[in-house]
Amino acid sequence: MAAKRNGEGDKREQILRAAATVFASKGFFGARVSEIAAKAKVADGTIYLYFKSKEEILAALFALAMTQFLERARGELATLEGAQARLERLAQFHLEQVGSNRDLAIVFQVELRHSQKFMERVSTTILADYLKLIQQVIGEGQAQGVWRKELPASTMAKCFFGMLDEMATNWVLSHRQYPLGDLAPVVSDLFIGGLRAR
Amino acid sequence: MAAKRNGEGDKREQILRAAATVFASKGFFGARVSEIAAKAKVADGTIYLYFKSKEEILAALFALAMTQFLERARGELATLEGAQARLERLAQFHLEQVGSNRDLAIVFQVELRHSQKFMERVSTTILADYLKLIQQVIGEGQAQGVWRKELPASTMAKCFFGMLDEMATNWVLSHRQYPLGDLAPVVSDLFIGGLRAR
Amino acid sequence: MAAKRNGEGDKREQILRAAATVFASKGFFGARVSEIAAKAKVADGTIYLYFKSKEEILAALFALAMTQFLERARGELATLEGAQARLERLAQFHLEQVGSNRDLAIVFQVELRHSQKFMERVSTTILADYLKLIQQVIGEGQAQGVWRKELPASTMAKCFFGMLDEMATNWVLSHRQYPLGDLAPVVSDLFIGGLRAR
Amino acid sequence: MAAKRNGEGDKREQILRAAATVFASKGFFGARVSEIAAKAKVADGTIYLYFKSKEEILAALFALAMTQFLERARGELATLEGAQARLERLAQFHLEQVGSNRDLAIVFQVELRHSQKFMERVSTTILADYLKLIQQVIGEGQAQGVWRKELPASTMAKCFFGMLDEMATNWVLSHRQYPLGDLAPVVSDLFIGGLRAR
DNA sequence: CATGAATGAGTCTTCATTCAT
DNA sequence: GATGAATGAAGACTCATTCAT
Repeated sequence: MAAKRNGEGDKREQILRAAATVFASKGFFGARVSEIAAKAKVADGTIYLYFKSKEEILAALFALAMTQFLERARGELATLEGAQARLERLAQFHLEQVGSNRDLAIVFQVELRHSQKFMERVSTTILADYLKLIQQVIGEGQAQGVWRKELPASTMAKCFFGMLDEMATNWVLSHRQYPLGDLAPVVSDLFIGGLRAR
Repeated sequence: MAAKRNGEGDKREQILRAAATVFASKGFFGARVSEIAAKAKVADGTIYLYFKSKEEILAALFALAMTQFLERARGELATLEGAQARLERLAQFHLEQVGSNRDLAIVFQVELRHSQKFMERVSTTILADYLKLIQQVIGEGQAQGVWRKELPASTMAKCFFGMLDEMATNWVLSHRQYPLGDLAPVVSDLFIGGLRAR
Repeated sequence: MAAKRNGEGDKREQILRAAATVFASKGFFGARVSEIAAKAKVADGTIYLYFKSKEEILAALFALAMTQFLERARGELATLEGAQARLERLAQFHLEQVGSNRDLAIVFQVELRHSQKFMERVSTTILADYLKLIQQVIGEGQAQGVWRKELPASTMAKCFFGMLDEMATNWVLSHRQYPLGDLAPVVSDLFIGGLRAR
Repeated sequence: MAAKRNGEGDKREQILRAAATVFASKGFFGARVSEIAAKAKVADGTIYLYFKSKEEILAALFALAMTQFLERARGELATLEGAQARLERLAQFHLEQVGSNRDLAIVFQVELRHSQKFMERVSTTILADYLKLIQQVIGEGQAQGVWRKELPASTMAKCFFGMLDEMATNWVLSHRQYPLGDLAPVVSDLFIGGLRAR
C-alpha cells in the first residue's frame, strides 16, 4: 500500500541532477535531452512535464543552485563580526562551494555563459543579488572606516567577484586537481591588502 | 606596386570580419555558416577553402584578435618604465581594446566560452601568453621590491585578469553605454593599493 | 422519478459536445484529447472509458448527429404528401440543420473529410441511408409520373445531395453569415425545374 | 561533359509527383516527408530547398494542378459555340480530368479538405476562378435567353459544381472502377433539363 | 468509475559540410 | 580557386494512450 515511493517524490530533482552531469560533460548544446532523461530514469516526455524546454532545465539548475548558494552564504555571514572576517569567509565559501561539485562548477563557469541572452538573464537575477551581498560587506567596512571610500563599492564588489570567478574558471579548466578553497586566503589577502608592499 | 588586391585576396579576412558580426549577434550556435558567407559575400562552400569548420572560424577569430592584442600590448609596455606604470597601462589598454569593438567584445566575453573544450583551448594558448605578460610585470615589481612577494605572481596575475575580465563582461552585458576604459584606473588602483584604508 | 441525473451520467454527451467545439475550431488533427477533456470537465483518462480513441470520438459524433438528423428528416417527410413537397422539405431541412449549429457544420463539412479511410466509413454507413432516403423520394415522383425516368434515381439523388452539400460547405467557409436555409428554395427549384427556360 | 542530366531539370516536379502518390495513399497527415523524398529520389533536406513545409507541398500540388486544369478548361470552351454545348463540355472535361489520375483525384476530393484553414485557402483562390468560369457560361445562356434568369447565376454555378464534385467524390470512394466521364451527360442533362418530366 | 502522471514512439525540419561543375 | 545545390544525420518536443491508485 505504501508502495512506489522509491525514487520519486522528486522527479524534478532527479532530472536536475542528471542534467548537471550531462551538461557538465557534454556542454549545453552537446547534451541530449534523451540522455538526461535516461540518466534521470524517466521517459523523455516526462522531462517536459517539469520543464518547458532544454534551456529551462539549465535555467532551473542555475536558479536552484544559486538560491541555495546565496542562502547558505548569508548563513555563513550571519555568525561573523567584522567586515574583513566576513569578506574572507565569503571568498572561502565561494571557492569551497565551487570546488565541491565539479559538475555543477563546469556548468556554472562554462556552460551557463553560452549565450549573451542567457548571460544577461543570469546577471540580472540572482547573480545581481550575490554582487549586492558582496557590496554590502564592502560597504560595511567602508562605514567602519577600515576600508577605502574613494572607490565605488559596486565596482569593487565586481572586482572581488571577478577574482574569485577567474580562480574558479581556472580550476575547472585545469587538469590538476588542487583544492580550490586553498586559494581563498590568497585572494582575500590580495584584494584587501593590495599588491603594494608596505 | 602590388596594386589593388584588396577586396579579393582578403577573402579570409572578409570572412573573419563577417563572422565576428554574426557570432556577436547570434551567438556561436545560433550563427549560420551561410549567413557568414552571405555577409562576407562569398559562396557557402568558399568558407571551407579557408577554414576547416565553423569552429575553426571562431578559433581563427580569437587567434587573430588575440595575437594583435598581445602584440600591441607588448608595444604599449615597451615604452614605459616602472612596474606600476606598466600595470596601469595594461589595465587601460585591455579595457580600451575591449571597449572599442563591441562585436568582438561579445565574441570574446561570451561566445568564446561556450564549451569546456573550447575554453581549454583558449586558456592554454594565447590567453596563457597574456597571463604570462601580466605575471612578468608583476614579477618586475616584486623584483624591484615595490610589490609583495608573499603571494605567487601567477595567482595575482590571474586575479588582475579576473578583475578586468569581469569589468569587460559587465560592460558587454550592460545596456548602458559607458566608456569601458574609464574603469581602468579604478581597477589598477584597487589591485595595487588594496581595499584597506591606511 | 428518475431525478436529477443531468450533468453526470451524461459524461459521454459532455465529451461529444466538447469534441464538437474543439474539432470545429482546431480541426481533427489539431484537436488535443486533453483539450476536449478539459472542456468536458473530465480527466484525460476518462475519455477512454467512453471512447476507444480520438478517432472514435469523431465517428461517434458523426453517428449521433447523423442518426438524429435522419430520424428527424424522416419525421419531417412523414407528414407530407407529394414527391415535390417532400423533396423541397428535404432541402429546407438539410440546410436549416446544417445552418443551426456552426460547430457541428464545420465538423461535417470539413473535418469529417480528413481521410479517405474515414470518408469511406462515412459514405458507406449512415450517409448511404440518407442518400437512399433522397432516392426514395425521387423514385416516388418517378412512379407518380411527374419526374423523369430516363436518369437513374441514385445518380440524381447524389446530384441533389451534391448541390446541398456544396451550399453547406460554401456557407461554412464564407465569413458572411447569411441564413443558410434561405437557399433551399433556390436549390429545389433548380433541381426540379432545371436550368432551361421554358 | 553532358553528364548528369538524367532525372533532374525538375526536382521540384519529381517531388510534386511523389507527393501526389504518397498523399493519395497515406493521406496528408499520414504522409511522411521522408517517404516523399525517397519516392522522389532526393534527400530529405532537398525537399526544403523547394518547399517551405509539408503543407506547402500540398498547396503547390493544388495550385499546379488547378492552374493546368483551368487553363485547359478554358481551351476546351474556346472552340465551342452555345452555352449548352459549353456547359456540357465543362461537365465532361471536369469528370474526365478527375477520372484520369486517381492519385490526384484522391488528393483533390479528400486530402485537400483536411482543414478549414486549408479549404478556405483553396476556395478563395483558384477554385473561385473555376466557379467564375462556370458562372460565365451560365450567364451566357441567360443572356441568350435560353436559360432561366430568376435564379442567381452564382448559386447555380455552385450547384453545378456541387453535382460534379459529388460525382467525383463518390467515384474516388467507390471501389468499382467505372469511367467517371460517363456520368457527365447525366449531370448536364439533369442540371439543364431539371428533374421534372415534361 | 475516475483520475492524471507518466510514457515513449514518432517526425518535421535544420544546417554544417561536400563535391561536381 | 569559387560556386551553391544537394546531402542526410541528428534531435527536441508532442500528445494519444495507459494504468496504478
